[in-house]
Amino acid sequence: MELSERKKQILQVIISEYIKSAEPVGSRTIARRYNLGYSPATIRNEMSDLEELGYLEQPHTSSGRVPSQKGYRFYVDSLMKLKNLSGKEIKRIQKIFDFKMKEIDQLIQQSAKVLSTLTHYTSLVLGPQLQKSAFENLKIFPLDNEKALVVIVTDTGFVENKIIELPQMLSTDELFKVVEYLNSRLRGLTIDRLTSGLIKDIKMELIHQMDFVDRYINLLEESSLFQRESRVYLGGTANILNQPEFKDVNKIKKIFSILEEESLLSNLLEEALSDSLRVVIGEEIQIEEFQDCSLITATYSVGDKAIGTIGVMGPTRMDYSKVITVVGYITKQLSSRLNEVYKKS
Amino acid sequence: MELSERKKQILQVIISEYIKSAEPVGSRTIARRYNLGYSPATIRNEMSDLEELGYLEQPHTSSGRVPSQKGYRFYVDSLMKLKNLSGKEIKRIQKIFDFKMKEIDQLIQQSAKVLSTLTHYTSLVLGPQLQKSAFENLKIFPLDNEKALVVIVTDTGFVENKIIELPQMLSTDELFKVVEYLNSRLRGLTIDRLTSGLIKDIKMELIHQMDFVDRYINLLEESSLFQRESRVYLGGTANILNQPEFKDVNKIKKIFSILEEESLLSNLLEEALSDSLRVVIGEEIQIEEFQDCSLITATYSVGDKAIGTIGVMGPTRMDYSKVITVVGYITKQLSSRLNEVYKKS
DNA sequence: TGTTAGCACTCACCCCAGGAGAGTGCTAAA
DNA sequence: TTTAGCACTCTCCTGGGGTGAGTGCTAACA
Repeated sequence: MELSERKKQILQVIISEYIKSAEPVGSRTIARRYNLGYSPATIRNEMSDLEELGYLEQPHTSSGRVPSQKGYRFYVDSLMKLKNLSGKEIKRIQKIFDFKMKEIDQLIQQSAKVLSTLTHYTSLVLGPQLQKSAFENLKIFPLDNEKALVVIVTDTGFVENKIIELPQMLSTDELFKVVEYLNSRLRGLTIDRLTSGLIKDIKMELIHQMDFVDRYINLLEESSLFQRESRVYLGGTANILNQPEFKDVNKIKKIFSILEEESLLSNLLEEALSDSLRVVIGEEIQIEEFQDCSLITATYSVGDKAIGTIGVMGPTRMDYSKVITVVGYITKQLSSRLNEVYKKS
Repeated sequence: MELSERKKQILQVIISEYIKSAEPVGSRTIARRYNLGYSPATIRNEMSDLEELGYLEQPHTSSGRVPSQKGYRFYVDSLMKLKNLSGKEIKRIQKIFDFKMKEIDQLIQQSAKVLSTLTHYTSLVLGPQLQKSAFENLKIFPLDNEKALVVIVTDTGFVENKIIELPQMLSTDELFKVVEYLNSRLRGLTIDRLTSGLIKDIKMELIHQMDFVDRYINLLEESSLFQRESRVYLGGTANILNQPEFKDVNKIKKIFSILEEESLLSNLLEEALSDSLRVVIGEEIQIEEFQDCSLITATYSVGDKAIGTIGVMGPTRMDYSKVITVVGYITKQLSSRLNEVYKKS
């Protein structure tokens, strides 16, 4: 059933008001504060209908109404108007990208920080995922007799490197043969397909084909070069404490204990890689402790591959339109910057 | 003035009790719970003396006593008995060091985690500081026409690396000449003496001595290889919320906002590098927001150089003896492990 | 028929008073 | 010097009354 224009209008006003005040909103407040031209009584009737339809909830009889999850969903999907960024905000974001020689990790960490200060919520940023990139080139540089530097270049232009222990008995010549072989064998594979099974296979092939290679070739397996767990950067975790819905220490405790579980967060953000913008409201997040929270995520990419996620977590009562604009703008900037630096094909 | 044995005994009991209960402790409680052989009235008199001497405080007349900062200090320096670790705890710590091929960053991150779960407080760990290490060797490996990998080896055996943009006009031969020169010039210097001034000097020398070098040699300056800000790893930040003294959201907010300032924390931990064990109580920490907190730190080292700090932050009412034992044990383990891997001189 | 005014009712919140409990300081006796 | 007794203090808890915001319902109005 389609909502009448007036119901939509009232619902929108209620949700905006609640987002601002965090207090249940009553009919009188709306009639007074917004000049809609209806009396409190009329609004009361409409609110009653909206509650029946599941868009609003009443904490207890004789208190104002609060948006339900369904209400927020409808608001986000149909009612909300996106805000524009102020010049100040735009400048603030641009500043991240001002310096030329920044490392990508720093870029991302700063994005997280700015994101949280602009929105006043907590930001979560997933660093670039190499998993979906394709292997392009592997090099080994011996440092001394015991150590060597392994460098991997992906088709998205990322360079990953790691120090490994070198088996003593390999000569430089032999080492380069191994590298050459590995290159020919791996090129073009996406990194998440480099399972330990595949690496074991390759190891066997190596041992058969080159008689100087023995069981010590654990080079790639042991060095967890490919499995570098993707870091999650947090910003503004303290902002949670400003939200009136989290003035209860127990609620805070729950949320913080989840925020400490990096693997859980990175899963959450990895899932979000599939949509360029995603808004997950309340119980739609599958984590029990986050029932009172919403998560807005957007992806940044190199070429047309989404390789990382930027997100903002706040109470379900969060300022969706503001956050969506900010998150969208930052990801766009970040993507275009990454495309400048990497992927010059 | 030296305290009488009985005063010491009573002070110790009061502090232990307060550490456990977080409630002001009264004379009756002590007489009942500990069989010291004195009546409440006697204890009351002694408590009154101890208050006069500044070791105890009274939140208000007619409530029990609470240790003052001076009281804690005396307790830590003279009264406290160190606890032994249980077998379970030792196992838990050993487990960090079980796997052979772990990266040092992972080792340290895990230490932070275990530290916080064993103590139930918040742990702060400062990653290895290259600043005090001496420069030993620099290498540059060209990756392609635009990028090269710079690798620096320190005398403590650490290897740091970074990707830089290469000035186009340099041939491989010329590049190696530059590297050779840099090596001869830098060897033996500790890294914190590589100021931007010195680097500028070297750049000038290079330009004069090798005519193919021009102003594009910003290699080392731009790549902030040496200034990599030292990461601070946190563990168990949510543990703060379990402490009854921090049930007030405003206090929590203050503490968390400080914990977000990585640079401030790393300063704090860098200072602590000078003592192998340090206990900073309450206002002795120079940060206003941490007045109700204490910080216990210990350093880990390679050779005899302290290169990093491990710390635990909790309320001033924290279980000092427990924390000191745990922190001490972990740093010892970490140091010996690092000495195995690095510094094979 | 939709809208509005009026009214009784509900519920959270604040404030206050009074009682219980834990602890103290002081005095006097052992 | 230690201890028992006692009056006193202060926090914390509890319950009651008042206030204010808000609702639902009914009846009147356009």
